[in-house]
Amino acid sequence: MGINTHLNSIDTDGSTAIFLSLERVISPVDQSGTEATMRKDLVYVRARSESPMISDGCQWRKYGQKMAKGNPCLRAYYRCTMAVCCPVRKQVQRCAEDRTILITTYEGNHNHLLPPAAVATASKMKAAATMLLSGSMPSADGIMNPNLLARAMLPCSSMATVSASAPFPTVTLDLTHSPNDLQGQKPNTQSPQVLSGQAFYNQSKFSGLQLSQDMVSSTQLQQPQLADTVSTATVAMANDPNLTAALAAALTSIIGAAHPNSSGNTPNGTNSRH
DNA sequence: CGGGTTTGACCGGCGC
DNA sequence: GCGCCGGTCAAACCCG
Repeated sequence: MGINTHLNSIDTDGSTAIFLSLERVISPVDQSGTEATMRKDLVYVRARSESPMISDGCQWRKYGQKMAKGNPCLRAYYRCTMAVCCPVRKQVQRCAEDRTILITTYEGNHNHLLPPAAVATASKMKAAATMLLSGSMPSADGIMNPNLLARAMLPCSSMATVSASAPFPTVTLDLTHSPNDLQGQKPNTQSPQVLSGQAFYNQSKFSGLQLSQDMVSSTQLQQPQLADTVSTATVAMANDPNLTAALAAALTSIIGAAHPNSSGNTPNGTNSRH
């Protein structure tokens, strides 16, 4: 059992498209209270990038690579090295059909503070997911202007568009022109992502739970607009607060246990061991 | 010299 | 039970 949703964004320099597909995998025995060891948070990020690995602000150490069956491209395995006992791992593999697409799979929750850049990346994903879950995907006619909502919900991005194109609804974040651009041209060493991340950094002061509730409430507020959303699956997901909360919690896992103590009651509790 | 990468071996899960 | 496959380990190697 599990949930998943998909997002799409144009990354910082406008040359990298990021598609976020988030899935929470919950084994049947989770309900018995052993979820700390049984539940897996998986976050799939598809990024169109020529670099070997998308930069998410975290530090990773490669510990292996494999040739996966059915894909001529090597799959690389990375561990988070920002904390000694950080359980987060990620797999990086290029898409077999389009090798410019980088498929990154994150697993687990960070049990340490994340740098602003990492928080920024996660925040943008979260914001996009909020938009997606809010049911703002347009119908063919468009009950409301989804882009308007998108901009309202993503004040840090100058442009956000919502698409219901097949195979799944997507949220497109054009982060090319961050409001922080007012600060002038950015040096090569600092991407717009980092700058917007600083704007988001205060958000990391929220616990994961608070973030989750944030998403749930915003989702519920928007639900009357869902009547003829093109994706019935998405509607079902958005209509289910539990699923939404699960998704929100999974998303916040990207943000990480930026505050492990305050998020000690995070749904998965994977950081309870350390 | 320390930290990261490479690469072959090993292990466990799963399907037949 | 056996083989396949994905994931991980660890020694060797590389690099700053």
